[in-house]
Amino acid sequence: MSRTADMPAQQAQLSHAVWNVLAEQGIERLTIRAVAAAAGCTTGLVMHRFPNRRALLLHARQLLHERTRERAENLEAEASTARAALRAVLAQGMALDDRTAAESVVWVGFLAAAVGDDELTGLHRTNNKSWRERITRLVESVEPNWPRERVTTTAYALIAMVEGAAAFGSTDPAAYPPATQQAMLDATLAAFGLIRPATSAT
Amino acid sequence: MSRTADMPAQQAQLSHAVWNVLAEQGIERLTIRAVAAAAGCTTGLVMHRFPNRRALLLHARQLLHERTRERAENLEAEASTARAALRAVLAQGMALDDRTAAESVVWVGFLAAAVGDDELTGLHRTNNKSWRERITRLVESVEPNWPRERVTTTAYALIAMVEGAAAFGSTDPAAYPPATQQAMLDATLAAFGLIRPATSAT
DNA sequence: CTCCTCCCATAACATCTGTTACGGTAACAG
DNA sequence: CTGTTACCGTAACAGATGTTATGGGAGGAG
Repeated sequence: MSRTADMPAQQAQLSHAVWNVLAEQGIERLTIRAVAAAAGCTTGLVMHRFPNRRALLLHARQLLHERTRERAENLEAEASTARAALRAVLAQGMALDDRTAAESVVWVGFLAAAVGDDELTGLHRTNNKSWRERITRLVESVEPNWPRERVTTTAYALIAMVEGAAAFGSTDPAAYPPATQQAMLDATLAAFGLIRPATSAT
Repeated sequence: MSRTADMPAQQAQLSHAVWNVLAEQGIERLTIRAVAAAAGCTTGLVMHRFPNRRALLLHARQLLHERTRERAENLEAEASTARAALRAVLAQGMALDDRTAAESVVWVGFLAAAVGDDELTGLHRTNNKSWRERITRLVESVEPNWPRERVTTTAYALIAMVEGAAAFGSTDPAAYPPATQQAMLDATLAAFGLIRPATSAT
């Protein structure tokens, strides 16, 4: 065997290129050639690492989920209280800086690409389910005495609010600057009684 | 002049075909030929009514906004109280039936298509602004004594929650059935003090 | 009835897209 | 140093896509 060729690493790099194209040019320009150009290679390498375009997209989608999950777990582990963990994990889902804004654009792109694609749709549902379970668990740890239904409904509402804020924030950063998004999150958490009225900072 | 050819009507019909393709096949299959097939005509008519593909998309996007605005205004006019108006207008933004679910898919599709397209992005921002103003006005009419910032932050949070719920509901109806979405809306409105705790019905 | 206008289907065209096939070349074995 | 292996760049190919050009035919004007 020759020494080059770190297949997983190259797959990750190509997936990263997929994100870049998706974030900067949109799903309509998401072509094999555009990905290769973004990765600084040729279509030959792309097709050598993935059997076809869909496999490339599926891998990139999966990797996006892994990254998000990893980051959420780190934030959760570092948080000092359950409330802080809930807020931090939700906040990382919004478009508060260039990276998370790009991730939101990519996420919306994959959501749009999932229409009519059973595999991508399935991936979305699986990932969303684990996301729901995480937030539900965090809400429950903040309010252990709430009835189950109140916990889940609150968690679902928080998830929807965050996702909507991320989509708006990434598409119209002037109307939804980071401070506004954080105010939305804090106001919602406060309304549900999950933090004390006035809060700020990241 | 010959008698056939109702240009605006045909444009509307073609825009409707754009929605259908976008909802059923996704943005990646949104081609002139697919639109023509969905409209039951040939590409000749499509290119005869619109100078190019982008103009077709822009018109379909605009028309979607008009429809939504019209429906919101009707609901608002028919509502007996400000609270009812707020809830009804927000509820029609969620994926509660086949039509609104399809609209949500279409909306996400346009959002994804707006990446890297200044004109579509501008349209989104304009439409979203008028949507923000509508919800802000409704919140203010429910709670006229709230300070301005509280009104806007609450309105923004509601908007984001509804949009997120619609996206989730249309992509994973099993996990977010209509009853769940309505529970999310009612719980959020109740949390913000905009309706009395327990409510149901459309 | 005859022409004439203009609506739109048909088909052609250049370009782009996913995918496949081929071949050069770099790295290791001996 | 030479042969071998497999990585991957190059290029070809079929099909799809946006767009343009051509022509048939249906309705009004005279």
